[in-house]
Amino acid sequence: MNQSDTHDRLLDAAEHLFSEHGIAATSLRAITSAASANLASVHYHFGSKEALIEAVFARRLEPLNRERCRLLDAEESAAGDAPSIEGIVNAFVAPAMRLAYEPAGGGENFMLLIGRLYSEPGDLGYRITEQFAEVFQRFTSALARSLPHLSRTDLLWRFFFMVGCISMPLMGRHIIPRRTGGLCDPSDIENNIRRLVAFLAAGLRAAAPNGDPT
Amino acid sequence: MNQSDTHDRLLDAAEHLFSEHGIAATSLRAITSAASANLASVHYHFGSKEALIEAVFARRLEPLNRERCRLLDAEESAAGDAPSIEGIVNAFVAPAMRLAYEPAGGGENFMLLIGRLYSEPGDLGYRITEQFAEVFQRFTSALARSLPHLSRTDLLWRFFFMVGCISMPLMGRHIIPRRTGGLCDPSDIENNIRRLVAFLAAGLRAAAPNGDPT
DNA sequence: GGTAATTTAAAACGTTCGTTTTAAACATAC
DNA sequence: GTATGTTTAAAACGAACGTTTTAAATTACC
Repeated sequence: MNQSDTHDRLLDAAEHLFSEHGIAATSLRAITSAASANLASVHYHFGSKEALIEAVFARRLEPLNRERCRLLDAEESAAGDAPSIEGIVNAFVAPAMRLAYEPAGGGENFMLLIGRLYSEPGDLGYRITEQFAEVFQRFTSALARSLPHLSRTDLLWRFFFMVGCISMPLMGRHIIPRRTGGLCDPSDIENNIRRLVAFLAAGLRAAAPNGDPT
Repeated sequence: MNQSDTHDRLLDAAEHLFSEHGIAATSLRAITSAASANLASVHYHFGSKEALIEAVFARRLEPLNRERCRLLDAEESAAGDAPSIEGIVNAFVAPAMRLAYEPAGGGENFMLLIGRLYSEPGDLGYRITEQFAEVFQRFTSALARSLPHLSRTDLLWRFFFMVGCISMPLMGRHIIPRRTGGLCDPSDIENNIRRLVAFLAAGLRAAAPNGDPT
């Protein structure tokens, strides 16, 4: 009847501990202890550790990708089906950056966690990234329409480069300020979005490399 | 007296299993079993699992960063202290890409592993990435000389963006071909180097974002 | 051949893990 | 107030973990 206080506290604690120590290295005992809950509550609410992990991701991924599509919709309808590269890139980049650092977002640890997905054992990583398929489809299509000089292969690679770029301000939360003496501040969200958009738009617009022509 | 056949086989097996299943999820028993060695041999040769992990990274990181600096040296002396952006980017990107996919390099699994570093518990990640400090210093300096229109903060961010870009063809070994129906082939090294250089050089050269001026 | 370094074998150490079970306590809704 | 869903408590399960020890066997070097 309660809408499960413990349920959410378990998700929060798991998200935090996963991002801090990695998924495989975080025990259920550490999670339930941090959540001030009983060890058995994990199996009561989720059934297993794996189900808890998937729930941690599902809670944030769906709103994030919905916001990305919403911004892309706005960009496309405002520009009459020919949105600017900057608009597309912003629609992709901004929601992730804001989720990671917006104080009220609650996702401070989540985007760190996304990067760790690729490092976890089993098919778990791939299974979860499947929620990404629709966003992948929509944004690569939008970019293809605005970058007709690129072969499909070149365009897809540049999309992946964009994904890689975003991971730095997201995952470098601890390491980047330390390595730059504080010059680079990953929590300076809006400026970093501008930096990403400027960098990525220029890279996307570059002439096709002289590799294999289409 | 033997130059330790087992020693190297342990490193190979650890590198392979770490990149496949993650570091924390790989047990010493799995490593010694894959290396056809005894469980106690890890402690004989390395002393502990952590020491083995550090040895796995040290074996590949030093030659990789040496090669990067060598290429940057060549680029700088050939261009008379004013190397092209493309030359600098290539010196940074190419050795990592070649190490990851050159058949004789032996590092097929290693670059995957680098990305996982950030996901492992404890200070291990940060401790190992300190071997990166000299490369960081040399390449940011070279870029700063060739991109005087950028503030130090903007330049450092773009360097990090570059690091993030490289991670995609390196870490996406399994996921990228699957998501693109084989269109994008991470093992197509030299073409991907050209793709990265074209994309990154354009991004690096972009006008400074209108955030906080220097 | 003798010496030292390497490798194997097997067993055990204490610890932690995910999971399960059983029981009682608590809250909320009808 | 009874039923339903939630949470706690405590204990135990078998399994796997990193590590250590001891002893024997093997290999290479001088």
